[in-house]
Amino acid sequence: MTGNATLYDVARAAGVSLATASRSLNGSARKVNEEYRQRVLAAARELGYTPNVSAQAVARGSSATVALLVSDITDPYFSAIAAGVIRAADDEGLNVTMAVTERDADRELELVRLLRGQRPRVLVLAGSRFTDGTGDAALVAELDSFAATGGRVVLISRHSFSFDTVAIDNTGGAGALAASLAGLGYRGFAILAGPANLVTAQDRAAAFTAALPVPPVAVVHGAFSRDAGYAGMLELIDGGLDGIDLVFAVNDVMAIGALAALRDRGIEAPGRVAVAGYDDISTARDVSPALTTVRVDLESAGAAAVGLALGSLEGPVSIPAEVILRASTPGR
Amino acid sequence: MTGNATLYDVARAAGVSLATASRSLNGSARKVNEEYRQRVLAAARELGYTPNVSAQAVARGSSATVALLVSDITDPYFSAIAAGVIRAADDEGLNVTMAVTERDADRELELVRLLRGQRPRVLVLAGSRFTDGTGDAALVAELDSFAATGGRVVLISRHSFSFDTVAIDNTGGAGALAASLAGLGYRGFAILAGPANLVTAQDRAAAFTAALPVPPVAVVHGAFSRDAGYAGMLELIDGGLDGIDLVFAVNDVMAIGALAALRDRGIEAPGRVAVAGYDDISTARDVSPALTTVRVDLESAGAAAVGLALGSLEGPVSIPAEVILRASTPGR
DNA sequence: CTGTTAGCGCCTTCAA
DNA sequence: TTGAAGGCGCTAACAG
Repeated sequence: MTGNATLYDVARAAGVSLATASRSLNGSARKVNEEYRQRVLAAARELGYTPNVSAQAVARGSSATVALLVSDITDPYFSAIAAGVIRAADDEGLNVTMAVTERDADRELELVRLLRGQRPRVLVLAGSRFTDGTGDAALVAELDSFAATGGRVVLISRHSFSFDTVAIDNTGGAGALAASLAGLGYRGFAILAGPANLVTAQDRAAAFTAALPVPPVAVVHGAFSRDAGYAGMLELIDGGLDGIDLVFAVNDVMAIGALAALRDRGIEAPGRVAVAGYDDISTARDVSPALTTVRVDLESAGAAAVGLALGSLEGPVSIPAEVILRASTPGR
Repeated sequence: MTGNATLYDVARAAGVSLATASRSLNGSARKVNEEYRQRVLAAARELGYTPNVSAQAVARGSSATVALLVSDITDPYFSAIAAGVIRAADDEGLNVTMAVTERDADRELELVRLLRGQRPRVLVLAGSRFTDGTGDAALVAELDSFAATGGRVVLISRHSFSFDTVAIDNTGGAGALAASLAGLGYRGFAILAGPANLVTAQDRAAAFTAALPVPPVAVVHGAFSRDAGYAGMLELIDGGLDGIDLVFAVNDVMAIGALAALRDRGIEAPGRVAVAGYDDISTARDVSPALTTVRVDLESAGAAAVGLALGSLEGPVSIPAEVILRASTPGR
């Protein structure tokens, strides 16, 4: 009742050996006399026994956990991925341990090291790589070493030769979006392109640009955040908005920031400028005007990551993108 | 390089004993010859040594982990709390493992059991209790037993005699909000009250009601979600909206759903009905009209939880609430 | 099918 | 200060 009961306690209470207790409680191959088994289960319940997973991990050499690294858990993009990872892990009886990189490559590397200390069964890295490959070599070395010891690593939205990957369709979606918008009659495009060194951001901006009938009028860089979207939009507004009739933000949170900036400055959206984003986070439909965007099922991306790691899914996995036209881009 | 280096490997490489290696790498009391210490550190770096935290946990009897239980990580309310917990834990060198209850009491109990298996140093439960006390006894027993073995448990937004608690000011905030709105001239109040069996939801609804100059015209229950807010608002609309000039949703996601319902039905907000929420999630200011709400610093609530658990903070902690008036309640 | 017995990797007295 | 050795709780051969 008070102290944590150990397997040994359970075994003794049930009048069986440690091994038998282990086998009836946690063992994989079930070859235990049913009567013993029941006695053990009863004793375990009686004593409030909880297997010490650390001890199990030590004995087995690997723990029933999946380690998840995200850039920022308050970002709906990552919380959706996390939800998928947690759900899928849970279905497989795995625990999830999580850390936040804050989009800092050094910190990311350090956290991977830390997380490795848990000897997790799988390590999922969500979040785009930097274009300049900052710290890439060290990270890859760390991941390689982890994989070499039997760990599975899965990257979400990050290309790699050596690891399983859940690709998010950035180029296809951005291209399709550009085509749709052009079809709607827009001709003056500005892009809130996000961080110049973030692969995802650049892929989206580049693909969007490539699919445009005319070159964009303006491209402004900044962080991947709501506030950066706000600031970027302000910059465009202060630039006069000349020839701009549509602003594409490379993700929804930036787009939502842009809408806020327009509202604060009293500029009509979509009347004066239309706005589009990417990801289809849940609030995209709840802002006003409702946001045109590209839907990506992030939650299933997270789930797919653990599926890949556990072999219940065959790679490579690519999460499709679908253009969602809403009120923020009515066409002209 | 390939296999995971163990402490023993490091010790051998450095030409010292296991104990010395342990002391220079992870030991608390620092009483190691500086030269040895350096040799050990060098060897560790050389070999890419990562301490096996499971083994440490087994040896020490507790792991450097805080286990966090939330209802739904995609809900901004909980992701903010999670962010605070993760940040604070990280500052203390603790890992965070997380699980999602989906607001199911049985599942919650099961997850607490599972998490206990990790022998975490602290266990944080975020999310309101049910008013009917479903499964309360079993949960408390489980928590008591955990505490008895030296674990720290902290509850966020949940009352308890025996455990540390981070209180969220639901009654004060809701009362203040009601007073503000009454002062603005509103007189016809409807409440989207959320789940009838969730303490937080009921506290807010009750305190709001109590501080009103007149009884509410309508109270509709439902889930704690955006969609339930939408559905609830629809219900009010279909009821004719008679005498209603303000709708208070007990949390922001519901309020945002309500706003969406109004928009979809072509009813002007705040012209015809004003709307207010609770929590001040980040999108509250980005919807249109911007949402009047009650700000609660959820991230610091999460951080406070680990502070309490680690004793770096004295309890009881109460997170204050502050009324934030925005465009959704202009006054009449 | 059951029990005995090594470990797993690490921490921590206990002598030296 | 250092090293040897026992033990943490559990699993997995290995014999019976």
